[in-house]
This record gives sequence, structure tokens and C-alpha cells, in this order.
Amino acid sequence: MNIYFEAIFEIIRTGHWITDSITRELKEFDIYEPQFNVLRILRGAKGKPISVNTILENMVQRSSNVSRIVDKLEMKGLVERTLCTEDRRKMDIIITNKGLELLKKLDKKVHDFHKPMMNNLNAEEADTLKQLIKKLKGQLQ
Amino acid sequence: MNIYFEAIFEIIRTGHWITDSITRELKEFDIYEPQFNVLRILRGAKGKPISVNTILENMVQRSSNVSRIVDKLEMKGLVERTLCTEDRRKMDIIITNKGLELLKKLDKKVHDFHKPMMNNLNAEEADTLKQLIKKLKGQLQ
DNA sequence: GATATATATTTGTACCTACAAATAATGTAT
DNA sequence: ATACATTATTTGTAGGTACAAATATATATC
Repeated sequence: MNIYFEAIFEIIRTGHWITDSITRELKEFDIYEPQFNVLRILRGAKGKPISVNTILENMVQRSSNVSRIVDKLEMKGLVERTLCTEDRRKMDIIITNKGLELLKKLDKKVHDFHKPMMNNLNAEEADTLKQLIKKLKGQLQ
Repeated sequence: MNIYFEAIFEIIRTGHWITDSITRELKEFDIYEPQFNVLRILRGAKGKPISVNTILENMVQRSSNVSRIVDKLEMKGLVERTLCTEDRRKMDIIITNKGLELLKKLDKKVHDFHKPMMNNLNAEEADTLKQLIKKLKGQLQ
């Protein structure tokens, strides 16, 4: 069943193309795509500190390297990390104002990248695409 | 347009899921997914030696690291690399019998992984999926 | 309360990536 | 023929990944 593999090929290649493109867009800000994603998750916490594990649960792709990504963000002053007083196994990680300001600039860049593609599919097509991938993975019906 | 981002999210996550799964399947053979792909490209050359650049052109995702992947394969005796006599800038890379034999075993593993998913989509659905991704990228119409 | 188990995070290792610079051979213009 | 540009490959650097082991704290069991 050749057409199946062609679809798989498109999924893999397109996924890479998107993340690679975004990496390129962010390059001038000296930030990498996984770092950007962690920053966005932290912003989503709306001021509340969250743990390494919570970040992990919210990532597009699970990674066992959240610690090291947070290291980089901390060195740049974009996040702060302190021991959680309630459960001292955990870390309290929070985005700084500097991090929030940077994110604003990054958001614009990323949005500009997606803009033309958003117009290539209407809502129904985007939904079909999503559903077909889920069906492929056996997550439907 | 939220549904657009949901579709994008599915593409990226599913692409990673597939390559990560295959990496896991291949682990017991001490081979990594990019190495497997290079081996398959070499087999596709049907006995003719091909250059680093030709391998590059056939990869799912372009990588500037073919040399280093070939290094690993060469160390394991799965490929041979010699200077091309016609154009001495190029390398002649060819898969060995050991490489071909290994591929046979890997193919089975990879096929077994894809099998259930192949049954989740019929040919028409797989084609629609492929076309929608191409449309998303603006490669259609 | 001491011991065993579970959970949260970090760290070591061996892969992988992009991008840019270095090296070497070929092709081209003068 | 020589100088310059192009092409093919390799290598350096800084980032990324998975997986397993190490460390520290919390929880459950006896």
C-alpha cells in the first residue's frame, strides 16, 4: 500500500519543515525552538510557578531534557528556578519579565510564518486533516 | 484560526512519534533511524556506488551530516567508502553484503510497526491526507 | 520510627541536528 | 597557463534527542 507510505512521508517531512523553519525565524533572537516552547508553556501558567514535570506534560514532544533547556533559559535570565517549598523534590519555575517581553517579539515572528499557510486551508479542511491523522494512529472510532 | 494550529500540532507530534517508534524498534540492532534511512537509500542504488550528495538528495529530511552517518555505518562494516576515480571530490559509497543482510531484518521490524496503521486508513483517505498536507504547504493548485 | 517504594529532577552517554568554515578538486574566464 | 569561482566533502560548534543511572525527597508499610 504505497499511498500510505507517501502520506507518512509527507507527515514526517512537513513536521520537520515547520520546526526547522521556526528555528530559523528565532535564530536572530538566539533562542531555539524547544526553548521557545518551554517559554510559551511557562507563560501559559499565568504567573504561577510550575514544575519540570508540568512543563514536560505540556510539550509537543516529550523530552527527558527539560532540565537542560531550563538551564539555558535561566542563564539568559528568561526564567527563574527555585526549590519548591511544599515539595522539595520539585522545582518552581517561572518566566521573568524579560522572558515575557522576548516572547512578544517571537510570537510575531512565528505568526508571520504561519500566516500564508493558514490561508491555504479552510476550517473544514484543517479539521479533516487533523481527524485523518488521528484515524491513522487509531485514535478515532 | 485554532483548528489550523491543532492540525499543525498533530502533524509535528505524529511525525516525531513515528520516527521515535522506529528508533525504538531498531535499537536492538544497534542502529539509529538516520543510519537506517541511509542504508535504504544505498540499497536503492542497486549495486551502483553513489555520492554523499546523492544520499542527501534522497533523505526525508535534508541533513548536512551525511558524512558522519556514513562514518558510523563504515565502522560497523555496513557500507564501504572509496574515492571516486572520475571526480576525486566525490566519494563512492556502496552498501556491503553485511549491510544488505541487516536491512532484511530491519525491514521486517519496520513493516510490523506500520502494519496496524496501514489498516486504519483506506487508499482514498491516505490520499486525501497527503493532498491536504501539500495544500497546506501551498504545493497544490 | 526504620525500611522499602515511589516520585521529581539531574546528569552521563551516544546518538542526532543546523550552520558555517575549512579543505580539496574541478570548471571557467582571461 | 594562471587566477578565480564552483562543487563535494569533511569538520567544529552549539544546540537537540532518548535512555539509563544517580540523587534527593516524599510516602507507604511494617
